[in-house]
Amino acid sequence: MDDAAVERVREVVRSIPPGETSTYGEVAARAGMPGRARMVGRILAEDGHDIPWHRVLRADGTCAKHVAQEQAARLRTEGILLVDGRLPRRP
DNA sequence: ATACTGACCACCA
DNA sequence: GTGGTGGCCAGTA
Repeated sequence: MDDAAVERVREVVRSIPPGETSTYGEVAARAGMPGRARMVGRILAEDGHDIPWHRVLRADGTCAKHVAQEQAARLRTEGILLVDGRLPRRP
């Protein structure tokens, strides 16, 4: 895969402000690869770096299964409260 | 090369 | 609300 693309994805994730969230598809689009949401997921999985990966949720507002607990905890730290395992509606 | 899998998504029934 | 289908791309066997 393209390292530059990976860097762009990391940059996009880093640019998500505290207290805000985004989605895999959104990150992919902002990184210049619309429709590559899966790639974003794989990158975050591989990363484990100093990027706020916990601010990235699924399109339906739920957390990825493997990290749901950790993610919910981190989000709670930033003032984001998940209701029944999902992010409340945001118009 | 094929086949399966996965931090995904949109669409339709 | 749920569940199936097709598309997506990269890694692994």
